[in-house]
Amino acid sequence: MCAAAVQVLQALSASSLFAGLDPAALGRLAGSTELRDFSGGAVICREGQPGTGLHLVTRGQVKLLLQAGNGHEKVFDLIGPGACFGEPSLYTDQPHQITAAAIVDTQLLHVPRADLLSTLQETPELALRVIKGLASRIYRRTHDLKSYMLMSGTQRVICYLLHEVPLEQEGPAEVAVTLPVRKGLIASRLNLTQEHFSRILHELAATALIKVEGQRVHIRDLSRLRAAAMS
Amino acid sequence: MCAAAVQVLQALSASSLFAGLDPAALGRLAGSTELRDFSGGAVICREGQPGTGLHLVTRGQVKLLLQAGNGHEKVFDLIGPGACFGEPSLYTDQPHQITAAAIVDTQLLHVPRADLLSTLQETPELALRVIKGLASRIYRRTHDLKSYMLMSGTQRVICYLLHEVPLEQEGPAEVAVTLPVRKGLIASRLNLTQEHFSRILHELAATALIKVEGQRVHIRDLSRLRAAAMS
DNA sequence: ACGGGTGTTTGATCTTGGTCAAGTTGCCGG
DNA sequence: CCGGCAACTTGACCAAGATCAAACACCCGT
Repeated sequence: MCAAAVQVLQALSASSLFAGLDPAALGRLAGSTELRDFSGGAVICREGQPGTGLHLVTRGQVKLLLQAGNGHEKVFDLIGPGACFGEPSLYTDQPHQITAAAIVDTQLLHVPRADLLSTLQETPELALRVIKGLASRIYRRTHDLKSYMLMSGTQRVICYLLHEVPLEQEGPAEVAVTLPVRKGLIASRLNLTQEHFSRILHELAATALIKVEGQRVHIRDLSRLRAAAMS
Repeated sequence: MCAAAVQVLQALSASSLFAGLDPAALGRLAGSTELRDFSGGAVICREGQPGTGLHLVTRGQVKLLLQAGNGHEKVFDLIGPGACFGEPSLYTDQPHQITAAAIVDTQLLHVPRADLLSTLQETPELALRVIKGLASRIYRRTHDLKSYMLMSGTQRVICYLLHEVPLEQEGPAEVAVTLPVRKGLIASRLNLTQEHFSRILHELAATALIKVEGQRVHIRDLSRLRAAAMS
């Protein structure tokens, strides 16, 4: 077995979707799965194209974009290692709704559609995991919808910062979070302009809730910030 | 077999999710499924509660609501006979994200969670259908997200009207659509206030694209309306 | 026909957030 | 050390849509 195949098998086993699956099924999938590399800025798939398979990020950062008739586009989601994207088009016969592009140099796994679907039918365990995965995707989208429908820009920013806090030390004291990508992309993800995002950050800093140092945001008081999300 | 049981079996078979499924599995599900009636305005399930089972609308109209900290709430989706809701909470361990309420007198089927999950594992065909159903739910949500993120109010209204046009006669001539629920609910569904929705309708009528007669909206020229959605 | 409640329209005004334009900052390659 | 470019910030202005208030229309039961 060549190095690449070993790498693929390892990568699959490391993902929450495939980890611990029946080795035979996993082996079959690994056989047709390929590693793909994209350099920063490269388009991975485009809105309107049919879905060729499952994409799973192993390294790097990917942005999912929605595009309007006029050139406008918005970052609809930002995803990092361990997450996958573009599955909906695998399970319905509709084309991709979104365009995906690498933000930085990125490596991903591509599991071809046909192999995935056939393994799915033979492996109830995998089917269940796919169902769970899709259901939590709906949770995520619904949460986004909720924040666009009834939260203000400031609330969305606070909510975003709170989600970025690492699970560990949520203690009383100061916490620091590092923004995973440049601010313009986060702004777009939150359905804000870069300018407005910048103003909100400064407004929060003005009330001493946070302190901004480039890509690093220090949260002065977690519980006070949580409270601020409510108003 | 009593009348109610026959009714349940018929209703399940009529739904796209369960139609034509293995009769043994279907019979087992039918055994634990119950019909539930709600009068207009009654709450069916509430945000934060655990999901007890699958809800499938057989008659009536249901609104799904998202609620903000302050009393504000928005109609997040409107669903009619044949559609189901609240599944995501069945497949993850998270509670409902949404509150559901009957708009008019409504009848629905309730398939208990445990029975559904066990049938799912024994019936690959059902698992596949659930996957397809969830995937198209994601399509729907993504479409909503897209319209909130990069379409104007007017565009959303036009888009909504076009979706309501019955599939038949999309011919060149005039088409009429009947709004399924009162305007305030549709406005909220489109993330607009009732007032703004009303104004948009009049603005469209002013340019002779549509004519409004109470719950009935006449589209003067389908292709011209489609074109108007682009600007 | 009448009264009342709900749903819809209209008008005046205000707020949030977007747009445009001009700086800053900061980083990288020569 | 110095361009030069990209990201970010700041300010002045604008516009879409929200809010508040009042009038209007419609349906339904007595």
